[in-house]
Amino acid sequence: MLFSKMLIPTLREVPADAEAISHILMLRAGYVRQLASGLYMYLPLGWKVLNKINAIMKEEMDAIGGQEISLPVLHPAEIWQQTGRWDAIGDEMFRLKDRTDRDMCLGMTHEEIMTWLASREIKSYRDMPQVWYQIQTKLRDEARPKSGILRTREFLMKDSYSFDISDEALDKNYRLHAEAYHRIFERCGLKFFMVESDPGMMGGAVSHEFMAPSPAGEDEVALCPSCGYSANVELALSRPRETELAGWEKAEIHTPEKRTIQEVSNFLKLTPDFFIKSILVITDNGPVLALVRGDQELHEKKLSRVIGQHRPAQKAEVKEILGVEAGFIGPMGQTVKIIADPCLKDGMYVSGANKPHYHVRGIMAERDFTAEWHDIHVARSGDICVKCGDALAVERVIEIGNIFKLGTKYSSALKALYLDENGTEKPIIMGSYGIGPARIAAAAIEQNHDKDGIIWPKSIAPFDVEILPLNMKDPLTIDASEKLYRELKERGIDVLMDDRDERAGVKFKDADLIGIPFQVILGEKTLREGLVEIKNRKTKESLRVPLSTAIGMIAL
RNA sequence: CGGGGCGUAGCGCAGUCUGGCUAGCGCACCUGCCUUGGGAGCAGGGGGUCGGAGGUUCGAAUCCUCUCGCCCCGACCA
Repeated sequence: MLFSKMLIPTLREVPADAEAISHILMLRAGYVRQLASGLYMYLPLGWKVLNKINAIMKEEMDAIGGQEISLPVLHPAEIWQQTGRWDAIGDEMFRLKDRTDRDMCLGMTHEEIMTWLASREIKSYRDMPQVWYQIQTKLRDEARPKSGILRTREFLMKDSYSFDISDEALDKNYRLHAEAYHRIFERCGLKFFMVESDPGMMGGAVSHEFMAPSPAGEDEVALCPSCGYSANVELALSRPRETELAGWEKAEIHTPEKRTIQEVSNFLKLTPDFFIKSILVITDNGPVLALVRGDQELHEKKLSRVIGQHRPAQKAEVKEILGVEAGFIGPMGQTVKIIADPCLKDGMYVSGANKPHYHVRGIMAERDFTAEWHDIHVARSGDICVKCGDALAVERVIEIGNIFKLGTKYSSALKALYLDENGTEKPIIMGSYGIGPARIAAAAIEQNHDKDGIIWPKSIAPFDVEILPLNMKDPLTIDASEKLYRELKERGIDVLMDDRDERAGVKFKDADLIGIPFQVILGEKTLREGLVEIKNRKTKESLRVPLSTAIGMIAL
């Protein structure tokens, strides 16, 4: 491809709206343009990258027996109503009506439609296992699109679905997908981990996420370097580092006007880890008192998994329910349901005395209060791994893929049933598996760039090599570059030639920005010595070799 | 949805507080000359509903009201 003929609108300056590195570089290097919030167009270079990623995904999906199909983007409401997600999913679903006033929606995922298909076409245990996948557009009315193509309202997804007769068979498809996903992300040149995750609205019991470490990510994962434990912080188990054991006699202390942990901690000259933080929340089934250690944060999602939907209590509610104003509440003597973090099981603590302007020193679990024990604190770097006792690391990550064991949630609701060998009707056991190719591209840039631009992994670069004839008015340069271009193309190399009549500096800047892994530089002087220069975008090392040798070297 | 910021040429910005002549600058773009190993130089040129609507005023990019859009933080997130 000739640069002069291709739409590659590079930008010299950083667009004001972009903040994430991948976003800035994709705009500057002419890969994407934004249409509206969360809506992006892929220009020729961007689309080539996406297609390379898609090709890798297809190969690996086909390799585990996946069959590519294509489903509609526009869905009738009834199917979503049957699984309950028409109501369970709120504003995130784009909804519309057709001309006959029938409710429709735009697909944000395809469990319903895939299961509908399975309900018609899979009838016997002999028909399984099946794995169907597609690479197709999803639409979600995101509350807050952000970071360029990392979180958009319309995006491509590779989604696959497995249909099995038993949990063991599902396990196998789940494992095959996990392995395929490992290969896909490896081939795309990403650093990533697979972590335990919260199935959330997808239903099902088990799920894992594939996470690419990057400061631009929206999630955090806890990782144990020793035993390999890894989980999204939304459910990562950890033990905060232990504190000293205090040997107090239990006693009330006057703490006038000292309400927050910080205030009381300063007042008593005790570090926050000697305190119990008591947080009152309101659920549909009444109030719950959540306890974490004073130096810890309560994790809302972890608590939600234990007690369901809840909201923080208002000041008036605290007083009404616990009989004391906020700031002096504590677990002692309370009759409300208490959920406490396990790190409070041992040791002695200070907490509110349930009496205005008093705290109690020397509180012990079981002796002074009883609770249900659940890990509800936010895991942090340096916390102790519950599996092996080593220190955990917490890293910021981009979610690039996920896999779910769905079980029979969708097949039961949509009557996707089959007959087993005994002639008994049973719901199909399902799994669903997703990858966002745009996130792979963005993560690859986040992980591979320098001050000059993108450094693509070879496997997903838009071209294999870029030829830079530095002086387009020099006949020798033109001849040599055209020869090189032709011969590389003949050998099946995907090559971009910067044939623009631009100065050398412009071509160098653009080439580095665009990030094709190898540059072949044809300068007048070196060419007269019969040499061209092969430069590695990543290492910036270059090699001077005869033209004929260059062709052979690049062809490798 | 809550908080903050911003909309002036393709991109980056100044001008707005304190209203005033023909709305400016850099880059990009077009023409010519020149130049060709890291975003050159000179000369000439094109491009603007100042996000939109309404209002105040002799006069509005600038003041007032409403509205639309975009970004960031948070909530939310199959």
